[in-house]
Amino acid sequence: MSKCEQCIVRQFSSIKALTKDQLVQMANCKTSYTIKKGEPIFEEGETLNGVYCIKDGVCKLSKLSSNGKDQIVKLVKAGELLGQRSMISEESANLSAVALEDMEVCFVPKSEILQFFNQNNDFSMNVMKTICGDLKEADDHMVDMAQKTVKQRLAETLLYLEATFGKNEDGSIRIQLSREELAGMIGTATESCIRLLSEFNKAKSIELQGKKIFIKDKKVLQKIS
Amino acid sequence: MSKCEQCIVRQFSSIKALTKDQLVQMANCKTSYTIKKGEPIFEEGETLNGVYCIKDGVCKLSKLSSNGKDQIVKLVKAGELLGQRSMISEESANLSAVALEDMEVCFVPKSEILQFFNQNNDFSMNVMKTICGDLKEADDHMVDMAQKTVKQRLAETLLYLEATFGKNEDGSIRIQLSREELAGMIGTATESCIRLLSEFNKAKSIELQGKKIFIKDKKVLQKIS
DNA sequence: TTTAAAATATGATATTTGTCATACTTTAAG
DNA sequence: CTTAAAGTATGACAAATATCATATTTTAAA
Repeated sequence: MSKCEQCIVRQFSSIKALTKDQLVQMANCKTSYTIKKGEPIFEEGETLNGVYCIKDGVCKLSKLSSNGKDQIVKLVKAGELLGQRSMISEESANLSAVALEDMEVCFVPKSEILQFFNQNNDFSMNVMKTICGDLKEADDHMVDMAQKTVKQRLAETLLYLEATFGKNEDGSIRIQLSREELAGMIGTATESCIRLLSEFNKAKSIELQGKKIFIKDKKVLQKIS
Repeated sequence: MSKCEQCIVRQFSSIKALTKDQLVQMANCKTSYTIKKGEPIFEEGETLNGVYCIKDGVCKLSKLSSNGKDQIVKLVKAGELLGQRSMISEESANLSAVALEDMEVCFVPKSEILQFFNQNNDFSMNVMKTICGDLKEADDHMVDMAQKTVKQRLAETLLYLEATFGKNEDGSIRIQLSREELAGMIGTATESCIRLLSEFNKAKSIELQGKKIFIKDKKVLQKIS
C-alpha cells in the first residue's frame, strides 16, 4: 500500500491541507484502482460511498441527455478529486465519470473524508472553494452553450484542450478525443463537429493528421471564439 | 431596525441554522434596502463585501455574453441568499443580480457571515449544500442548453415558472417576465421566443393575454420538454 | 389626454445546424 | 493477414433558428 504523502493529488487538490497524521490515516483506508480507457469510474445515479483521487489519467464527466446523446460537462485530470459534490449533497452521482485514458485512482471512503472535513478547517475550505470554482465554470459554460455558435464553441474548446492538457512532442494536442466526444463537449452532432474541423483545417487554423489535431493559428481561433 | 428572528429568509435559507445570539448579532449589523423593479442589487465583476438576504421579491442572475445578449442563469426569490459563492471563492461577482419585482433585501457584511461560518458547523454545511445544489442545477441546465431545442426549453421554462412562482388568482403565471427576459432564460432570440409562444398559443397549450401567460395544457408542455 | 417610446407580433429571408445516406479510413478481432 | 466493425469524412437535404423589416399594441412620459 503506497503512501499518500508523495502522491500527485496532494500537490493540486484540497488534500494538500491534510496533516501528516491524516495522510497516514488516508493511506491506510484507501483502495487503489486501475481503470482502462473507456471504462467507467462511476455512473450517473450511482451512490458514491466516498471520493476518488485521480493519480494518473484523464476522465470525462458526462450526462445522458433526453435525446440520447452524451453531453460532456467537464474533463478531470490527475491531481483532482471526484465525487465531492455528491458527498456533501448526500445525493447519488449527477454525472458519469468515464476514463479517456488508462487511469490510476484511489478511492477514499466517505467516513474518512467527512472526518477530515470536520476536523480540518483548511481542508473543508479547500473543498468548498473547489466546488465554488466548479459552479462558476458551470455557469459560464452554460452561457456559452446558450449564446455561442457551434463554431465558436469548437474554437474555444480546441484552445481549452491545448491550454489544459498540453501538446505532444510533435505539437499535437495531447488529450485524445474521438470526434464524437469532441462533439459531446461542444454540444453538437458528430457530423457538424467533423465538418467544422474540416473547415478550420482548410482555413489553416488547425491541421488534422488522423486523430491528431494541431493548432496552427491560435489567434484566428481566439478571434472566432 | 427589525429583527432577523421572524424573517422569511430564516425559514428557507442556510440562516435557519444560526443560534438566537447569532441572529441578534446579524440583526445588529445588517442593512435593509428597498430595490425597485429593474434596478440592480449588484453587477457582474463587482466586489461583494457580504451576502444579501432576499426578504421579498424575485431577481434574475444574469451574465452578459460576448454577443451582447444577457443570459439569465437563475431566478432567485424571497427566502434565499445571494453572493455566497463570491464570498467563499473570495472573488468578485460572476453574475449580475437585477430585481424583477420591487424587492426588500438585507445586506449582511462578510465578516459576520464568515464568523458564523467558522463558529457554526450546521450553518456552513447548509451553505455548502446550497452551493452544491446550485452546481447540480447548473450542470443540468448546461446539458439542456446544449442538447434541447428552443421549443423544448421554452416548454420546460414555462412549467418551471409556474411550479416555482405559482399562479395569480386568474390562473396566470405569477412572475412577470418580458419576452426579452424569457428569451434570455431559454437562450434564444426574442423573436424566436415570441414566435414559439404564439405557436403554443395556437395549439392551445398556453393562452396569452398581453403579458400574462396561462398554462392550459401541462401534459402537452411536459411531453414537448 | 396626447404622444413618443418601448414591447409585442409576424412575415420574409438567410444562416446555422441536424439528419440521412454513403464512401473512405482506421482499428481491432478472428 | 484478413475482414468486420467502428470511426471519420462529405454531400444532399431538411429543420431549426437568427436576422431584418415592419406592423401593431402597450406603456409611460409630457
